[in-house]
Amino acid sequence: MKGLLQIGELARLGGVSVKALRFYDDQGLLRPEHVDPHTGYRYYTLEQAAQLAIITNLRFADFSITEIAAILAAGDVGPETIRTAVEKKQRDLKRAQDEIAAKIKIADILARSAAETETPPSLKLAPVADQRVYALRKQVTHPGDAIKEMFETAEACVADIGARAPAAPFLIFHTPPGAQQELDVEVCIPVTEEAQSDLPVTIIQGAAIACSAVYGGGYFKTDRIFAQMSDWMAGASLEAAGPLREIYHRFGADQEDYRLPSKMTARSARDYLTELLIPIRLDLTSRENE
Amino acid sequence: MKGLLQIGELARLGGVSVKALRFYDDQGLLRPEHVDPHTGYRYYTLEQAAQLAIITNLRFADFSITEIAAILAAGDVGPETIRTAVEKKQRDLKRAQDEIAAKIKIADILARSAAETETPPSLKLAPVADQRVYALRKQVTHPGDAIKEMFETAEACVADIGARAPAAPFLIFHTPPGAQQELDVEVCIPVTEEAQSDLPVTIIQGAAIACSAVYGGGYFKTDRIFAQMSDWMAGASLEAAGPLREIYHRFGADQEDYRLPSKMTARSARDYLTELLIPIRLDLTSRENE
DNA sequence: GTTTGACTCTCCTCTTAGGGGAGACGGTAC
DNA sequence: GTACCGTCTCCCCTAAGAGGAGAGTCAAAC
Repeated sequence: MKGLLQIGELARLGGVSVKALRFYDDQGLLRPEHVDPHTGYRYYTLEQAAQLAIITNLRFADFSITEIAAILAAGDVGPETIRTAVEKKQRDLKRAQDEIAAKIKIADILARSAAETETPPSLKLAPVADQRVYALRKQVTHPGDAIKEMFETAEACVADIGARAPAAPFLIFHTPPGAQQELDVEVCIPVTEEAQSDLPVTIIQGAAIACSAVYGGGYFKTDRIFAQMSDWMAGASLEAAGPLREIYHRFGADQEDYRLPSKMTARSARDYLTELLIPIRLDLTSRENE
Repeated sequence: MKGLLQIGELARLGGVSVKALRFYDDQGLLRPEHVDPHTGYRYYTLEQAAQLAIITNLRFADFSITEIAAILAAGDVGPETIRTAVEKKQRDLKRAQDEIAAKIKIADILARSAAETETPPSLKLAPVADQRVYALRKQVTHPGDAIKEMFETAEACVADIGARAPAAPFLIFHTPPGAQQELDVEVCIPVTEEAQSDLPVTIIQGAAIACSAVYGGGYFKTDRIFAQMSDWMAGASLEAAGPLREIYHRFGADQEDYRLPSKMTARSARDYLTELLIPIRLDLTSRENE
């Protein structure tokens, strides 16, 4: 046992903890050259200190233990292997960085919103996924009836081929509501993946971030809620990045015949459950305006 | 139970999983308004959907569950509370971003190094902490003897007041080694925190990142190892950000009398354990030169 | 020879924010 | 009656060790 290192010595040398070395032994990542069969003491060689350096380098660049084990287990660690692995990891890291940047922007919005309004708004900030729907778009003058009719038509059409996906139907206002002339609206019924051959399927683009509010009761509230949301967005100096959406989580019992999960239909307007959603533009909202 | 929401409905509405809602209940973060004593079913109100929005907003900005609980438990959630918390979180996030940037740079170095050299070098890349030492600096012409004498003097001086910290002593080369004229060297003996009143204490600045190599055997190898490290750094287009350090993890038995842990002394030069360390400048090593 | 102090061993629990699944009920629709 | 979906509780799992308990080992000091 001339030049062998005890675990604590190797730990100091390599700048890792003793616990970590025992863990690496456990995981097969760095087995000590010699283990005293009587005492269980681990003894390492200098080459293993070099091996440990490789491990800590990769750990430092955020490789997981299993990834490192996979790289090292490949026997001869060619530079190609390492380089491709490292480059992939670098891309992952950059993505993580972007995600943090998004979080910072969210925090920015929250801070500004808190500074602005007295009561914290019950608005939800969240990304919105793309959605596969059957869409029907039209200019309407008498919203209430026309839209109801469009929904009935569309639901019937989707129900006919049994392609209804279990998500809430929604309405896109291509014209901002409140304008008293005719409205450009689009009725969207979520459909399953298999539907695309039998039906014209539209993909509604999601958003990196959107704000939304859920409210109960009749649809007459829409305008008021929308006004509140607009105020709030202006206060937080946010811009819409797309048209308003109205999502019908629980709606009129008059559409009960279309095989919808019972959770989606309500007995009376009091039980309606509606969500208003506005995509938000993120790029401009950094911190240069502070 | 008119407008109450079942757990799955609230989950869809809030864009979270049922598991998460049960977990929030468990943690006291969002208790359902009503729990059926017979079935255990949870029922939520619309105000709780709003509360959930606050929670998901904070979660999205990377607040932990306990942090959110602390904020919400404060009773009236004033905008001040939220704003300061969010701003602190934002600083944390920026720090996390910087850390990832450092990792990306490390990965960059690893990739370039792998591309350059055939065998991956057993060099360790790691940050170096600041260190509190008793230092002795001098120009020397006969390195071997003079340095040994300096170490003996310094160790004796530190040992006298019992301020020796359990870390390896090291030598800083203010003149690069290999230059044959006189060397400007600084002998550093780590001291404990309490030492500062009795001894002139120097703080040796660490580095955000340094590369180092550990080798065994006599000191005559220093020049060769240093040359290898320099080559490697040139190959990875890295620059030194400070003077070379030679760290004596296990060294001559002739200094045995200074109450050092036995791990630090060796019987013969064969057992010496030395580390060569060069701080690295990071700023220039981005990816614009690819 | 003994004692002390430093070092090491194994084994256990703990960390985050839920995910996955098992087995058992509840509620509604056919 | 039965099929299906939603919900319940309970248990185990994650990554990379950290922290600690209790016991054995090693070298030096008395």
